[in-house]
Amino acid sequence: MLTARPADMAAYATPPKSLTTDFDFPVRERLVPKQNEVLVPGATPDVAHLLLAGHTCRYRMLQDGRRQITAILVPGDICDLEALLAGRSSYAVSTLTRCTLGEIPLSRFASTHDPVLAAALQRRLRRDEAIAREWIVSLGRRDGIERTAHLLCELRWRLAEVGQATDDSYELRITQHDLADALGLTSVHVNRVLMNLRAERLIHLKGGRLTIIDRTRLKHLAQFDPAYLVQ
Amino acid sequence: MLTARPADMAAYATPPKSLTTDFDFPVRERLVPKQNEVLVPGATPDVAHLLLAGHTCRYRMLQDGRRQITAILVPGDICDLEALLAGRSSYAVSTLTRCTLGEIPLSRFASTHDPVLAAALQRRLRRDEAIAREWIVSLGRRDGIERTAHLLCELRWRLAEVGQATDDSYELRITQHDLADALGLTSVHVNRVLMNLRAERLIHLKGGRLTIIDRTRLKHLAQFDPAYLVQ
DNA sequence: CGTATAGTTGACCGGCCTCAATGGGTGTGG
DNA sequence: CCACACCCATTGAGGCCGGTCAACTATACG
Repeated sequence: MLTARPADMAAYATPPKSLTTDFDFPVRERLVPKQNEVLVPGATPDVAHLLLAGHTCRYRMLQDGRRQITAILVPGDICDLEALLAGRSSYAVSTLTRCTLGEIPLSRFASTHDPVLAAALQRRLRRDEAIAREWIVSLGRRDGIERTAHLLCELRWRLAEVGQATDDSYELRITQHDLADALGLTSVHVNRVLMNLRAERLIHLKGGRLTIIDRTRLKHLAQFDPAYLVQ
Repeated sequence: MLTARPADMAAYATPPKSLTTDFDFPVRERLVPKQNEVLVPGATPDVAHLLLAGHTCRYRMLQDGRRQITAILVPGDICDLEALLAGRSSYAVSTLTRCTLGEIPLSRFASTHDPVLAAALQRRLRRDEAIAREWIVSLGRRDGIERTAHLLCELRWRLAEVGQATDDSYELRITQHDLADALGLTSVHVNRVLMNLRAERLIHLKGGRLTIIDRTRLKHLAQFDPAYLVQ
């Protein structure tokens, strides 16, 4: 788990000075602009990417241009966990905002049989899968409003764990177009949903910062239960 | 990986005599009727369930009765992998058809630090997640027909791996209602989609057996690429 | 052979998509 | 520091996919 770090608006502008993870390797920091490819599927990369600041996503493209984001990653997450464990990846990874990435050579994982490290990686894998299952529930059985509310609750919870959400407010610079590709909607409808959540005085979103006004009602609307996030 | 076993219609009526897995523990076989609970979320079970015959599913219920199936399991799969690895489960497991389950005491996993076993379990975990991600893509960006076609392709591929699909035909006794809960549709619409696929002469489905008439066109329709299933 | 469950079909409705235009905010260059 | 340009957010009108409700038929099982 990440050491809590005070959330500050400058986090996106300047790389964090120190970010301790459950496996603290020396990492080479790299600043990446928004909407930039980090990993292409099928490639065999030689470094894994630890997200230090900003938001990235895993996604898959269909032939006719349709895109589905399968995971949104927050600081502390390993972007290309599958590539790290299996040597290659079935999904692509891209930045959603300006990001600071920490590059970890894959050679550090290949040879070691450290049981503590293995357990930490397995825990991350299980957590990623638990989040994916909840996304399946959202996409299959929650309507646009509930689904969006659920994602906002999930992000608040995950960002709070790494000290990037104070109270019920966090930085969210993801475009509505990208949110749409995560929620299985169109950007037009995401906009209507967000306007709706604003009108209901459930959230406040402006200038790249989201504030949950009424957490109780938002959680109830989304039927959000953070149990799946707790390992 | 499972040793290939000739697919036979009797598999659902009589437990298979031998089914070798990548970890072959002696298991206690149990015959379970269809639509039966195997695992309830939050519980701390003392046995893991290896599916030997039939189909089970992982699912989650919403408060108002909506249900979303997050995984369909075929022979050779471990139904409650999360419970096995984490001690408790965030999802429920239920049978979709009559099933033969092999019960493995959790104590066999808790103490051992067998690296071969750990690698096998991690491979299963990665595969489950890869399938979940593809479901996210289907639910988010494929319409009803494409989504159904994709699931039928996925099941054919997975069943062929364990010798339960000869050519392009396999036993499928899952009800349209349950298929709907997996596909994020209603049973009425699943029926229309299946009628459509039949009318297009892509599949044949009768008496609990599905036959893919035109595999090339079905794969193309679903944009099915089995790469994600290959570990 | 009767009963229950599952599949099939029709009519109508609504959430979300498509197309299109306008407004607003942010970054950049002069 | 301002002006421009581009990207993003917002809003309206109309259409379609899939949902809802309801009835009927077929199949499985005792």
